[in-house]
Amino acid sequence: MIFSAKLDYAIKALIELARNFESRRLVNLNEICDNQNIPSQFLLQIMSRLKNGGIVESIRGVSGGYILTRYPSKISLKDVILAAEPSVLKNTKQAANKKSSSDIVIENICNQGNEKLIEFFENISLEELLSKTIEKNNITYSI
Amino acid sequence: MIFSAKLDYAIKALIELARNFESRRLVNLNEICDNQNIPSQFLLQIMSRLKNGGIVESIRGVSGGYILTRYPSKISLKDVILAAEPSVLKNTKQAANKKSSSDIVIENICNQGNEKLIEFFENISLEELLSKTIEKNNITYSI
DNA sequence: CTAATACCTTACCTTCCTTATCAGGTTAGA
DNA sequence: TCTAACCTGATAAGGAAGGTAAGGTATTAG
Repeated sequence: MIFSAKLDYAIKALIELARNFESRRLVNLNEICDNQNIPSQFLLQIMSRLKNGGIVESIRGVSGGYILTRYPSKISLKDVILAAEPSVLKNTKQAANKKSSSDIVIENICNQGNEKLIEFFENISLEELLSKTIEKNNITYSI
Repeated sequence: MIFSAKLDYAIKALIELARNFESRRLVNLNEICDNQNIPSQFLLQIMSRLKNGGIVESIRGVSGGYILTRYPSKISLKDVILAAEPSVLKNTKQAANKKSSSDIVIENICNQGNEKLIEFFENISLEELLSKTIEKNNITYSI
């Protein structure tokens, strides 16, 4: 299991927003892209999904930007995945219109696997991710 | 999470072999493909992986075929996945040669997610899958 | 020893998804 | 009214997944 670029970028962008949430500062797209090394036009599309998913709010115009809609502790990785790339956690397969018994068994396994992942991602918050990046930075710079 | 066709076919083929394991009967490719509706040339490649992974044994020549190398109860879904499509359970990403702190945090999350999946798949045996398909068949035919 | 059967291997093709990029549009502050 | 910044839809380019083809090797029947 590897996160797609889309999901990877979404998480990085949200870490940036989480970092600036305490001061309620709007962060604009280019700032995020510069800090996290993300192609801006691509992130734009991703931010649109995060907005539709109710995770970020966007303000247009000069001095506009993005901000989280709620505390980083209230945003789980599950929320992020469902907004940015719902297919990761869904079993959207409906191969034949006539499912065999093995089709059904396999489908059930997939669903159970998804449940495990959802459960796992549900318990990871943006706050936690942010605090871990800060730790990592400290370690890096304190050599 | 959806299993790829490769993995789907691998599991179906192994269910067929599990069904015939008690009688130690060799099952040939076309029989599997007919029963499970799988393109034969494609399954051939998959069987080759399963063979290299030590899950099946192949016998060439007239009246040849495939057979499991051990009891269906001793083959886990994790074994199957590692043989047929190892990438599913591995975090092979090594994007930049210079990883940022968020790269590392995300990588760790992926690894932990993989652990959860491995743990889950490790506890599902071919025997279990076979018994469930039989149950399903019974339900289907007993209407 | 020859023919038939069935597995083996590599290479190739085609289609679709992901990852972008582009262009034109809308909103809002100075 | 000009400019910064978000919005939206269309359009490439690349690679991976699913599937096909062709030639090869091993085993057994006769």
